[in-house]
Amino acid sequence: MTLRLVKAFLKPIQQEDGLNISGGKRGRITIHEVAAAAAVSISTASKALNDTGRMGAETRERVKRIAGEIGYRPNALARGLLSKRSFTIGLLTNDTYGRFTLPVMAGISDALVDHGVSVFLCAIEDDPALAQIHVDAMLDKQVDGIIATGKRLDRRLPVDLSNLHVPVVYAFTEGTPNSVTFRSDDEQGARLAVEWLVKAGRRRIAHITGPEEFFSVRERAGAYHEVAGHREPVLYGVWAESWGHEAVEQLWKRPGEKPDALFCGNDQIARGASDALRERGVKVPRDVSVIGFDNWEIVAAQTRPPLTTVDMELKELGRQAGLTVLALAEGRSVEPGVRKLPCRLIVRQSCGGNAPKE
Amino acid sequence: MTLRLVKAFLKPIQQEDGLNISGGKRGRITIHEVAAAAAVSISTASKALNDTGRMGAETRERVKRIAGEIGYRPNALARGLLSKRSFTIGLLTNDTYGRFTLPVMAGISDALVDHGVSVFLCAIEDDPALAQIHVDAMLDKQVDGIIATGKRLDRRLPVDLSNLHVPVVYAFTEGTPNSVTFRSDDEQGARLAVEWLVKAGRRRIAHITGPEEFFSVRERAGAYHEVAGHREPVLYGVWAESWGHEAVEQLWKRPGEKPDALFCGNDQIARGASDALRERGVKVPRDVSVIGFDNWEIVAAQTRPPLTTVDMELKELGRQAGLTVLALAEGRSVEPGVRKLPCRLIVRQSCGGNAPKE
DNA sequence: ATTGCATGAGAAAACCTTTTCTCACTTGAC
DNA sequence: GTCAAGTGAGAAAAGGTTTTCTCATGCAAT
Repeated sequence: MTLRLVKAFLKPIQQEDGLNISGGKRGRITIHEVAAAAAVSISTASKALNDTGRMGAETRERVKRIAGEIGYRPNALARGLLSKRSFTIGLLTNDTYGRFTLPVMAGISDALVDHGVSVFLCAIEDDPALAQIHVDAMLDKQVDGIIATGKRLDRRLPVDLSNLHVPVVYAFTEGTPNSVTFRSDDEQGARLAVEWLVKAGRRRIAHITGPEEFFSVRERAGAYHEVAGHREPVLYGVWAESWGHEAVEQLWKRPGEKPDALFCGNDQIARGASDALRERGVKVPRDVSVIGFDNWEIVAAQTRPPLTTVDMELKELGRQAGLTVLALAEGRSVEPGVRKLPCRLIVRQSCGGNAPKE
Repeated sequence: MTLRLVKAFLKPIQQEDGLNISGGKRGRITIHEVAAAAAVSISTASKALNDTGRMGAETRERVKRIAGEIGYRPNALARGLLSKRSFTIGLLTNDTYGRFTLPVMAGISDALVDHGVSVFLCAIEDDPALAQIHVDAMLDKQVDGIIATGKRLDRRLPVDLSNLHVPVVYAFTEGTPNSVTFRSDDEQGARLAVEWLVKAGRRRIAHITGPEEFFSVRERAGAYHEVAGHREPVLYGVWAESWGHEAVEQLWKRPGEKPDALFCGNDQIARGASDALRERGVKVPRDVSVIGFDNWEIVAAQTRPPLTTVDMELKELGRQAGLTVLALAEGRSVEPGVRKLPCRLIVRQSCGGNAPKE
């Protein structure tokens, strides 16, 4: 009794006590206001606005006009409650830097904004508990679907998404057996790079790359071997500039002929390698061509000379993942399986002349 | 008539025609199921789960236990419809790279996940129409508030957020007159850097920075002058490595004594400068100390030697922005105005000995 | 004049929760 | 034995929308 009084007493105080600049939600216009203003029932108003039901053309137009005039916008919560579609999806990622996530996110958003879909971004940093909290929060909010993305093709997110009652699509991360997964075609990308070097007349192409336990490293190395043969060993290391630097030292300290091209596992390695070559007085691209992987602008474009590199088209990947999860949410069926998206070669100056695009 | 028939006929077909792997939403457990399973009314079930109302302790426990067992999770849409709180906020940004947005986002998410709040991320690339679409979509979804963030303190987002009926907080972008804005204290950050150099015994400190029309550039330059005096001119340029490189050329080509320290406007410039120094045979930090700004790991940590730099604590900034928008959404009042958050100096190896933290 | 049937529009249910109100029952005090 | 107060629990309304069902009207055909 006393408690209730206090509570009731407190509320107006709270709202009074400061210049509340929130604006509050009072006065949001509902379909009731539209109906009243147009002198029709809410059913008629709803039908008019949604172009459903039967009614005179004049009535429909009038309702629409009035709704526009008073600035009516339907409440998506109420709508979603009924339709069981929230026009909301969740993007789950463990890529803290955003190196991979941001382009994917941009693609998803780009593809779905026209459909009125908004995206929850949840960054979980390999923390299973945090991931579960985010997933639960998204499910509570009735997301229409979830896209899981990561920074590595051969790793799972630290949370099980396999038995959710909403569709899940995987992008640039390993999915569960019967899921839809989008990934870049690293083999094709590597082939693109090495063939480019071969076509430019390079014969002693070395491959400096990341840790061998990465699936994409092995895939790229495989394609490299197929195209370039086995004349040069693959140098496995870490994903850092310093490794690119060091690898060049190793290669140039070896007796015998030096490589005339370097295909690097990512742009950072390529940048380190380019720096090392410059310090040795080896000219890029005159003496040695360099190709990177990732097209990470901030690295690739700032390298001297700017780096020719393989772009994984992550934005397109995001776009397709977005459309797919939407299709599933709408009940359309989608063939499960892994979809490889082609990479594209971005030609800058580290390989010499802008050789003709075939 | 025919139309309706076709429609009704089509639906089952669509659901049939492929292995629908979406899982669908059928069978989502509601409070009705809980009430039925516990043999109580839904009112009692609701009160039991929310620890409100009056009932026997045994009943309350039983309902809770059963709810847990059958995996009940309340529908946030229904809840939000009633409470007028969606536990959702929107983050609007025009920072495509994510250089600034991602840390801010991480901070927001970090601060709000405990409160059950999820975040819509909307990347608008200085496109007013796109921005409006995203804002409308968020408002339709009844976000509890919006945080606007950008890549520059003295620029507005290309959309007017001043008369929304939800609270708006600005972070790292210019806000409207009576709003709450969070920004880094660039003056203090610059002071931190220059004082550090002075304390290390440097006397000829040059400042290589970005375009003078940036507010933060002027602010940092002001602090630089206050601490270092006017012995050296400020070199304004662009935010690129190449400019750092070129600026060093300019400085070292000048007759007379060379600087013994460089305070750079961002890490990219600092990196370019460091490279130029190394190429000239000038040793960092022995001959010249270098300090950057931003603490962009990918740049700062990969510079040789790793860069001492000023961190704007964007994650903390995001955290505070998140808590603030939440407070406003809850009707608590917040003093409008600009809040400057202190920067922090990240000491790496480009300034010599890890001088004692005072 | 009655039937049949379009037509236009409203009433009501449904979606899932929360909250307020009401009711039946028990208990203790007079 | 009556009354007041307290206790446990359910009924119902509310939130904003969509959809189905129903109803009244008018008109043409019988």
